[in-house]
Amino acid sequence: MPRHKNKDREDIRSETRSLLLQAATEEFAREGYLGANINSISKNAGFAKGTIYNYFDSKRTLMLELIAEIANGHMEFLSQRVLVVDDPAHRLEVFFEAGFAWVTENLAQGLVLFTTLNGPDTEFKTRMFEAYLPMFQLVGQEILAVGIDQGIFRQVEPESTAGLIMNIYLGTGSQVNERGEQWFPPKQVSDFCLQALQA
Amino acid sequence: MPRHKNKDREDIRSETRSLLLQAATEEFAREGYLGANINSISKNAGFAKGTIYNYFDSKRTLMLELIAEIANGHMEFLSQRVLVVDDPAHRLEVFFEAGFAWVTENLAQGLVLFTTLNGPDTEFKTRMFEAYLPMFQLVGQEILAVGIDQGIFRQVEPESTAGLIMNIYLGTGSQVNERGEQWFPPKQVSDFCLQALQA
Amino acid sequence: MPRHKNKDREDIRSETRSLLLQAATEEFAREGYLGANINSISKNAGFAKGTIYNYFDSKRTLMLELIAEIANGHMEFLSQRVLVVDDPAHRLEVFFEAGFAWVTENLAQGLVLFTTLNGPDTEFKTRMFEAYLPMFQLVGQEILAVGIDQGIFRQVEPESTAGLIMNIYLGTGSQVNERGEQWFPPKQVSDFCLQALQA
Amino acid sequence: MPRHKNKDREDIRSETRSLLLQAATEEFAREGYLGANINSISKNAGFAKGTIYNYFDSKRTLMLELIAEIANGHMEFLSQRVLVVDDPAHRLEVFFEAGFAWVTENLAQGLVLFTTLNGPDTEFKTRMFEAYLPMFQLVGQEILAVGIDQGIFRQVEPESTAGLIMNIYLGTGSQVNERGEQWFPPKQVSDFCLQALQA
DNA sequence: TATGAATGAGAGTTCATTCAT
DNA sequence: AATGAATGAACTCTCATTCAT
Repeated sequence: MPRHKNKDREDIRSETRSLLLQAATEEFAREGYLGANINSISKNAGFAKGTIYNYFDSKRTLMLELIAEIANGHMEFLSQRVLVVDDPAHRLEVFFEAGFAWVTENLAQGLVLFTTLNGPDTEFKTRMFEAYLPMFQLVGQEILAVGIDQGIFRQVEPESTAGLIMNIYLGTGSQVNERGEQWFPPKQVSDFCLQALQA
Repeated sequence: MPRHKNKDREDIRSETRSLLLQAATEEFAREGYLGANINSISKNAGFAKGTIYNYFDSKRTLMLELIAEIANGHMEFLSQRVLVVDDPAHRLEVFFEAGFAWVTENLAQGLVLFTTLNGPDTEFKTRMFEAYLPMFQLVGQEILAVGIDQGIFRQVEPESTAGLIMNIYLGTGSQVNERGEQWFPPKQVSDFCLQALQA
Repeated sequence: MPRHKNKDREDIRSETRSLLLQAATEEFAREGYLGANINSISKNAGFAKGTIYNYFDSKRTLMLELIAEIANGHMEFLSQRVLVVDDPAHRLEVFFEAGFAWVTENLAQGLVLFTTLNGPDTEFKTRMFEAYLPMFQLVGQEILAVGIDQGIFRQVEPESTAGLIMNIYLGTGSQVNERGEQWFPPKQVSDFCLQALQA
Repeated sequence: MPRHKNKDREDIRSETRSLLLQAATEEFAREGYLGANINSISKNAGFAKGTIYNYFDSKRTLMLELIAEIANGHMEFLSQRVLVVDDPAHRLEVFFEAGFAWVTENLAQGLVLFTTLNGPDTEFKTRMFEAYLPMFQLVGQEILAVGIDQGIFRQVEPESTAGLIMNIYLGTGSQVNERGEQWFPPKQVSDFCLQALQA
């Protein structure tokens, strides 16, 4: 029978978990899932090697929780920026602009995202894909469907075209060097897409 | 030492090497580089585990040689099909069509390609990228530059646009299930690009 | 500092210690000493994992204290029932009857007893053996010696025969399933022994 | 395609396996299953720690194979000595005599047997019990049933009495010090049983 | 007194690589 | 050239124990 739930205790747990997830992100980004060393993660987060197992059941579940974390943050980042503008063409521009910015600002998370989506582990791939469904819908419904409705875009099939655009985003966005500099300017990519979509 | 005896030796070596590379392709495709088991590769190729070390110095060099093998075959496959047609727009269509066909016909090689290009190992990534430079040039010079010259395509910057199109190819082409069925029809992708490029 | 306050403290300590010992018995019975998890014991007793270290110095001393606890309870149970009858043959019957009953009623304690006596840890084995010396003496002096004196039993050597009978008790008594059902009826075992001992 | 099965290779495997099993027996006897260190086993057998995994899939399967090994050797040892005499009473004497001798000569195997039969691991216990069924049958059919038939033994129920005698054997036989010296002389135990069984 | 976050030694297991045959 | 027994570094994970609160 615990005396009473200590608020501080919860704060500590949440802080530690956060530090561990951050270190995990960097380790997974640098080494990949299989190459990542669980002990290093804990050490790099400033803890002893065993500590990480007080927070995650296994390396695998750590990765799965990280996937959710990344997808949620990414989606929140993008939708907040995309939905505040009205014009669908502009939305697409913002989508790429903000999307590329997210990669630059969250380099390690981006690398985990890209390697996982293309990696051999099907469970991770599936989870990542599922976690990104909201973003597919954002593109398909809040950008393409609206634009088609307004006659700004051609009459393309919104769903598969959303897939195509997501694909282009994930493919081009992943072309970053270790300092976060993109190989493609977002404007070039969004222009390319807008050109392809214009009515 | 009769000459033909040596010839047989070479044939056998070459045949064995080929079998090992094929088994390696499947193992790397299924498990990724780090997850791949060298002993399994040798066993699956029909040899004892030690045998692979008579042909490759290490797991790493095996992978590096495989990268070259894949890129060469891929490039040969595409250029043979692309260059026999004349019209640049048609060439782009054939590029995607043949490109997707190659993935379906060489599924394991394709998976190795995609995971390596997005994987965490920078040496592999660099090697793969270098090995694919000819293909970038094929798109930039034999398709885009020609089309711009003929006034069929807009005045885009051929090099970076080639990068964009390669990116789209590698991104969409990698969306295959385990039976080799693509998620995007090549026509949809090439149409999208042509639309974006049209003068 | 009022006295009754201290009294409460002691009661609470004693109660907690008892709960911990009980949980320990079940854990050790199920998993064996090495397989037992100290944290689980504390948790199953209704406390946090650190609590157990306020009562026992280590896993090892916990086990040692448990051994004494079991032996004392067991001995008390048996001697109370054996010594109230007079006839030595009857005493032997009661010894087995009560002995088997104790196992059924104290299943977890019984399992700890049996696994410890046969386990690899010599310190535990020695302690357990020493703690059971009174029971050897009960059999040797209060049953066998008396019976030989009265001419009811053959002229066997009381000490080693007591060892033999204790051995038979511990061997047959340990044959219980998880619901506490014995494989041998106590009567069969005591009859066997009486037959062997009859003058 | 292996050239041809090398006789030497098989010999080496068999020899190594044997050395590993012997070292395992000693380790399990000294430390118990959970306390046993797989690396130590391999080292004590004269190999590197990884070697044992070329012969056994896991610590658990190593133990399971050892159980079978022990039971078979034990049964062979006993039946060879018991069945060459005719008189059932004599057979029982020989059973205990040879049984105790086996323990002395195979001390480590004996300890594994006794700790396993009384240990907390139900899979091991079950396997061991099953592996010893032939010995139960030896006692029940080749000793008790024959003796009852010939009117030498009382009309006891052969099966459960065989269980009782096996129990007495396993209980008393396990009382050995580290030099293999028994606490009970086999004659005392067999006499006790014969007395109990006499018609 | 009770708590539970943190520790780190140590376990079982994997597998790339070596090398005698 | 091919084999497969042997190696040992390195990994994931467990858990008895400590200690600040």
